[in-house]
Amino acid sequence: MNISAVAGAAGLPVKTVRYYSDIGLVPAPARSASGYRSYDDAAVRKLVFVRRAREFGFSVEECRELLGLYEDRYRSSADVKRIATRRLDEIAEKQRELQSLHDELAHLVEACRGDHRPDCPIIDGLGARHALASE
Amino acid sequence: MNISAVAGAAGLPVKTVRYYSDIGLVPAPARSASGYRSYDDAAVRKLVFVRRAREFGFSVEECRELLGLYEDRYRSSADVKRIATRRLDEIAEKQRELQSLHDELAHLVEACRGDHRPDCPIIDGLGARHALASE
DNA sequence: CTTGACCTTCCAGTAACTGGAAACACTAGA
DNA sequence: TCTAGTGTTTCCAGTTACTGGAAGGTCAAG
Repeated sequence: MNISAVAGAAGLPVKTVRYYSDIGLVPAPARSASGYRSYDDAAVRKLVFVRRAREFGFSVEECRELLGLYEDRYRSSADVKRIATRRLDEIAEKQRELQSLHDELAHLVEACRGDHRPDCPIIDGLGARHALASE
Repeated sequence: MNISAVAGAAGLPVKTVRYYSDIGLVPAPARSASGYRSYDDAAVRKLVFVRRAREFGFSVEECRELLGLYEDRYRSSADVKRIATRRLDEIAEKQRELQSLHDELAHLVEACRGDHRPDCPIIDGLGARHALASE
């Protein structure tokens, strides 16, 4: 399979597939006589795996780690669970942050009349918390 | 005020203050005879404003826009509200994404025994969804 | 043989900083 | 006054995970 075929099969842009090979996230593919990259089905499976893991927010380095576990027939499921749980905690933390952000900003937006006049609680609220009170 | 004083007052790293001046997000400060940057209170207020806006997730370019509105005594509050509401929508969207991510990953983690055996629904779930079966 | 799609490498740019090197400036103490 | 130590300057490079584009080689169809 040429690179565009494998990219299509894996649901990734051609550039990204090339990039993943370049950084050694997936093994360097064989080359045709004229230098074209030649991928096999195993490469497609790994690329799909990586795409999915990336969609889940795992970093490329975590993907590398997961891919190692994916390849290892003898790894324990505990190893995988540890990484996934860590990621789950990060997601939960991010959710909490977003929530307080949302609440605070929504509060400011609601307080703003949104008319032609210059008074604006949003601007005031962004600046005032620490040093702006006196302008 | 030298750069470290203003950075301390604004709650930003020195490097970041220099960076914000370099990209023209805040005006280029006056220089001492020996070339040291010399900031005033107005600069501190603007830097605090930017820091807060960044904490709210506004991009640097949005900060530039907000700072323009912040500086403009005659802008309407509607202008500000428009930007803030857009950001609020983005936050809400990000929250929805994170939620489905969380649910899906939590489901996989719960299904995993996390023991010494190699069977792992997380690994299987990451690889299987799209292309391994029939896509 | 030519056209057009596909492939190659390499360089640069994105966002928003951050780290580090080399050199100059300032301040306090001996 | 010299010196040590810290602060500041500029500039370059690296970060993350790609993405866009240029210049040029390859392949299949007509």
